[in-house]
Amino acid sequence: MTRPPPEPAPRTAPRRRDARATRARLLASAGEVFAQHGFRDANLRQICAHARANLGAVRYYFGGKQALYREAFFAAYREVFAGEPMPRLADDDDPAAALSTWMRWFLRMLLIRRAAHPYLSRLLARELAQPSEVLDEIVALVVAPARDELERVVAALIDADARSREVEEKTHLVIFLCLQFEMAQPVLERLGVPRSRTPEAVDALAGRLLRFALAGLRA
Amino acid sequence: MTRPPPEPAPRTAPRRRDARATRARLLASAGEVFAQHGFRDANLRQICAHARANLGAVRYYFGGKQALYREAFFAAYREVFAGEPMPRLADDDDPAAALSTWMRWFLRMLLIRRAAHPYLSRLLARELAQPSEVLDEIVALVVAPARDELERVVAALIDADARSREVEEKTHLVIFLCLQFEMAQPVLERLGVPRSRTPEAVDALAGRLLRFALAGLRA
DNA sequence: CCCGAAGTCAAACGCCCGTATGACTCGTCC
DNA sequence: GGACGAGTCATACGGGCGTTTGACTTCGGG
Repeated sequence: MTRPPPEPAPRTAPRRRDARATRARLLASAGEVFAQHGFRDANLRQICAHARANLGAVRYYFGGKQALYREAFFAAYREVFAGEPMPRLADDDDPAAALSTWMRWFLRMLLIRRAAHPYLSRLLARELAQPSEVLDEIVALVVAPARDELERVVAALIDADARSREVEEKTHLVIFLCLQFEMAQPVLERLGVPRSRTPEAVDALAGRLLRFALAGLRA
Repeated sequence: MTRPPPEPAPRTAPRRRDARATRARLLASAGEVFAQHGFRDANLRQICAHARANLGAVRYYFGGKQALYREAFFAAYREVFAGEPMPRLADDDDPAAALSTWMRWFLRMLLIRRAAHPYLSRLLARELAQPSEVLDEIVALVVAPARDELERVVAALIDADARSREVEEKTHLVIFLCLQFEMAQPVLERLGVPRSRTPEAVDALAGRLLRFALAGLRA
């Protein structure tokens, strides 16, 4: 029914009718529009127009609006995280240094790399407000592994069993300590809090958060 | 055009055609349905049916869907916070005790009183994902005053100017440390984190968060 | 050169839903 | 008890949008 993603490598020179390119444009446009307006308010005509594709292309390539949304979400996610995968922490000797590494990486993802994909975060915020099946996959694919990784660091830091309630809770505190800058941005904006955008500012912010988190964890 | 809220006190015995009651039912139903489906996906026919009111009643009482949404949001907000207003903190001598009071109150609002209005939090989450004019009002009306109040406590706690960058940032950290249990609930749920529901559990949680926050603030 | 498949396109179908309308039915007051 | 206004109701209008269809165009291979 729906066309599968075309062959990975184009054998010939770019064709005038390039299915791969059309599909990609559609995906990019969809990510943008869905992020801006939400699933329901986004309309396919706009997405297609912006992608210089015909309305029918959605059905042809993806099968429908819902499927397009899902693909767009994962495509955006992949592009953002593929460039800089989560650092492995267990190898690191010093738990405090490991925590620092993780937090800096996470904040960099949230605050800087989003410039490359300004809509991934908004897609996520929308999923939080109205979870669809996509959120299940995202949590299982991204959040849970990150949590598990960080959990080991926290356990080492406070010298407790990685499976204990305390470690679990404190791990989540650290994650959301960072994540708030993403999730609560509309509120922070209205409170007049400027967003750190430059690598230097983000690094400084990470440093302050790290101090806060370290003290809290050890308390 | 739209009927104003009826007289505060009903002079006579409840009438068979009771405008006040109809309006209230509509408001309650709207809050529920908007929270469950979001502004766009909620439909007036469903809201009206659930409120045992006619479709035309929406226009009659509120003027339209958007206006109904706004009214429903504020009605829910008022009901949740009216019962237990934010504690005044400046009066308290010990900053640590003041922080404790504030955090306990805040968490109680988020985790317990929401049982009375299970949909206020979801309405808020939706506003975060897709801010409308309503979010401006909510921030100005609720979040900003709470922030200002807490800011004084934090300033006293770390012995700094209440208007300094440091105080501002740390205040936000504390707020969102609590707020995450509200905002990130869909994620926490999928991670298998149970929600504290009983007053005792919430109090215990508040205690742990307080330890974390105090240590972090003083770091 | 032709044929079939892959891709594109315009047009239309059909549904959902917010809004609008006008008639009907109560309660109340003169 | 008649009339007026508040409240209720069924019905219809109109637009937006996802989906579907079928014909047209381009390309590669026999």
